[in-house]
Amino acid sequence: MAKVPVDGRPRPRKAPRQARSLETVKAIVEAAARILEEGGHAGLSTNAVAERAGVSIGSLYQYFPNKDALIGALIARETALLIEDARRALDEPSGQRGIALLIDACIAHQFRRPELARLLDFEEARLPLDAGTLEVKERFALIMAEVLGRADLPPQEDVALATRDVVAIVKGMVDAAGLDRETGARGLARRVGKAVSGYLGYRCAPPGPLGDDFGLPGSG
Amino acid sequence: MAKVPVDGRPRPRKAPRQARSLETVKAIVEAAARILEEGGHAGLSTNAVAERAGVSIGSLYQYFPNKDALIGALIARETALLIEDARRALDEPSGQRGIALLIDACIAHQFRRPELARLLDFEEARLPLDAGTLEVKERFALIMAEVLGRADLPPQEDVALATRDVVAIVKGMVDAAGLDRETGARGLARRVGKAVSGYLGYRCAPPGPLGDDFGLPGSG
Amino acid sequence: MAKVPVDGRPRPRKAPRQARSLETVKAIVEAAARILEEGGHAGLSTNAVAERAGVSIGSLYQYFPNKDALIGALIARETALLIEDARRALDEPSGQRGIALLIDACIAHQFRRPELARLLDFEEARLPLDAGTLEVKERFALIMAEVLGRADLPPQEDVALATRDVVAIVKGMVDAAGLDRETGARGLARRVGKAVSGYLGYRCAPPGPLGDDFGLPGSG
Amino acid sequence: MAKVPVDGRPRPRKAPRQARSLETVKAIVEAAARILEEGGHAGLSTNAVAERAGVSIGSLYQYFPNKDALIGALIARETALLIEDARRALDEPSGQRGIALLIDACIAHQFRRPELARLLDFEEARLPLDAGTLEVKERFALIMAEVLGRADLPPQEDVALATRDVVAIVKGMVDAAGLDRETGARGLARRVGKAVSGYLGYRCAPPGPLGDDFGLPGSG
DNA sequence: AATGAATGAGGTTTCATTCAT
DNA sequence: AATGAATGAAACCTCATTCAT
Repeated sequence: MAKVPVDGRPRPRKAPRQARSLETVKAIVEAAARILEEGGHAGLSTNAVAERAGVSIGSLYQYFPNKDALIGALIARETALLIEDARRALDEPSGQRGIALLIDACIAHQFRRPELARLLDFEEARLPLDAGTLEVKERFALIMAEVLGRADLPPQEDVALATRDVVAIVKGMVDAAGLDRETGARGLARRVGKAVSGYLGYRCAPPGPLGDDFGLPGSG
Repeated sequence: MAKVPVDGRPRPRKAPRQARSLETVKAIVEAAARILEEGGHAGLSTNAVAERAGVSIGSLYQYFPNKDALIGALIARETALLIEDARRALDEPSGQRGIALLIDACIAHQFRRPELARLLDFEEARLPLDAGTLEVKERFALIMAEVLGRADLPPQEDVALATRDVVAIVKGMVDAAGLDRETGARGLARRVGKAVSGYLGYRCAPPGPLGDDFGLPGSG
Repeated sequence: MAKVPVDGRPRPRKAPRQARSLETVKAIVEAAARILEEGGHAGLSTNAVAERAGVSIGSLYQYFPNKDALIGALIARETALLIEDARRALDEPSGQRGIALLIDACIAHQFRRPELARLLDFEEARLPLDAGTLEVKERFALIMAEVLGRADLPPQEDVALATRDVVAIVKGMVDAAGLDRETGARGLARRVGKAVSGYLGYRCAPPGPLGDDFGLPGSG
Repeated sequence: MAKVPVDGRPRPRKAPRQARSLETVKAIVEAAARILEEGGHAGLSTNAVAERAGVSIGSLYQYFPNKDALIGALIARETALLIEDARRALDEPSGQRGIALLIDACIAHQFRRPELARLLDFEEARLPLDAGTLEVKERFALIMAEVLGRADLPPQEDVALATRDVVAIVKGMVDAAGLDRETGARGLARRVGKAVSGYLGYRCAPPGPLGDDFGLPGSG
């Protein structure tokens, strides 16, 4: 009966041991996602989440020490998919195509569940920068920095700064597209590519990395 | 707690006719700004605003029908300055220099009161898109669209889309800079310029429109 | 609009300015007393107190930052009466009669509202020793110490220790009497006097200071 | 949360017949003691006790019908030691030395685990006077009454009353000493002796029954 | 016998808003 | 016009207890 350390971090306070627990946790996180998508921040109360998940409020607090921890778990769940996609850029020797893959990953991330992604951006900015989220951001930044160092890309003065800027460009454009309910991933990818390549100082290939809309990871 | 129905226009319920009233309104709005800067969203309660403004909570509700209207007024106040700056781009016949002026205006807007600008972005996205804010956005978009049509810029397929993209690029990068507490307006302007010119399809003049940091409007 | 410092101490968070407020505060504190008397610790919820006081829960929290502050205020109110009575011992030049007066004050304190006094003893011990209560205890100890120094009493090695012991004897016996619903103040005073005088090392006058039951302050 | 009706005898719902069960019960009770000592009343939740005892919450409820029964068992366990010590006073023909032994027993009881003893006093007063605890109190009172009847002590008008008073004196002083973290059993015993002998009407032997600190039962 | 996931009543507290003065 | 005391819905969260496994 090792006591799970509850250190205020938004991590599950109790590691679910049984299959039932795991389902409960998943149901809670998904319920939070749905409520956020349908009702925005205003509707996201812990009671509403529990009810929507079909569990008691007590169960929610058995797995999440507080509301922020729940939101943190949701952010982690969503971002994990982004990271998984982004990782492919590391297998790509070309810097330009690596950038394109990263952009595609971000777009796929945003288009998977646009409203959710948009609202979670807010929560991410509002939440105390917890270890888990920071780590994820760091991992994405590391991937980006690695790609920016490829030989076919113009060398950047300050790689960390360039990383932040490129992430900001992509996120800014993709979020705006999400807000406007834009649905064409391909066109968006091309436009983001123009801005990023302009920033980095190279001419990007006009039609995008693969030339069709199906190359976007997660767009199926 | 009967919620007053917000009819879509959360504007001051009473146009302040007298000088004293005007001062009160200004005091309230500025108090909200200060509280937001110092305590973040969490600290921004109507009672706190009234106290900080040196008026009673009753007086606050005499001028603003509800909290959102107050926040709306603050957003409007801040954005008015941005618009004012942005307008100068219209007097500039060169499209490239017009773009540079718009970028400068956004950066100046963000750097005037960085924390406030950053937090108001949140409120803007959260608030029901009220008439006032929409109008302001529209005005900025109109200016941008006008500038994008200048002869020295590559013609854009969809001007509205380009406008949204450019705004998103600028806002995304500037916000990220604000989050990282970056303070050098000149360097930021140059980097944003690279991304925007890349997006629009032209080579920007390397050192920026004026060549020194003092050309930024509002930076004095 | 000077901001009342809310420092976590169990003090009213807002000094009542109007007559109405004062009544509200008094009603809340008295409601807490009644609930404690009738239902014990278990019944003492803030909602119950507010309802019993005939005010909203919001009003309760306008004057008390939290539940403990409310309990603290009740303790302070009750103890103030004790101190007032105890002060009379200072006007009494004889140490033995001074002790008798102090004992009488304690008994009167306990008998005024026996159940309340008994339960507040618990709360006092449970509460974080706040400044207000400590001060009151200190004042009582000072009075006791002063009286213990009178010339007609045997000199005590350690006055602070003797003070604590005498207070403990009196409180212990009086509380036990309260628990057993003893009602005769006179007999109790005589028995406590025997223990205290034995502790201090003198023979007490058999019939008590005044010889009848009406001499007890607050027993009317 | 259907509350199990407490029929006045919150005793273990199941008498542990096997050695293993007995150990479990002991572990649970000791866990409660430790938690009380370390975290006070606030930390004493049934889940915490079960975890600390290394058993499941379900097992806890197999042996104790509710929380109060568990606390009752802890009180009984602690008080049993006191009674055992106190019994020695019966073997002592001298009333004065008997009283001294009883005082020593109380002090030893308090000093064994001071914080626990102090906190259990609270629980004892809060709990519905259950059969078990009442019985213990009664047994102690019987011993005290028996000793008070010895020939070398002044005859008491009302032995029951004197018993309650003496217990109250001892308990009051010893608790206060515990609160102040006093550690010298010998000095305390002497001071309590003065108060008790004063109350009962005899001069106590100055240095205490045995003249050294090691004579206190249970102080080893 | 034991487990531990689940329950849910009820606790404390906040804060946008109203309205008597 | 202004005040500020009062309101109360609703938020977050705890913990004693149950019961399917």
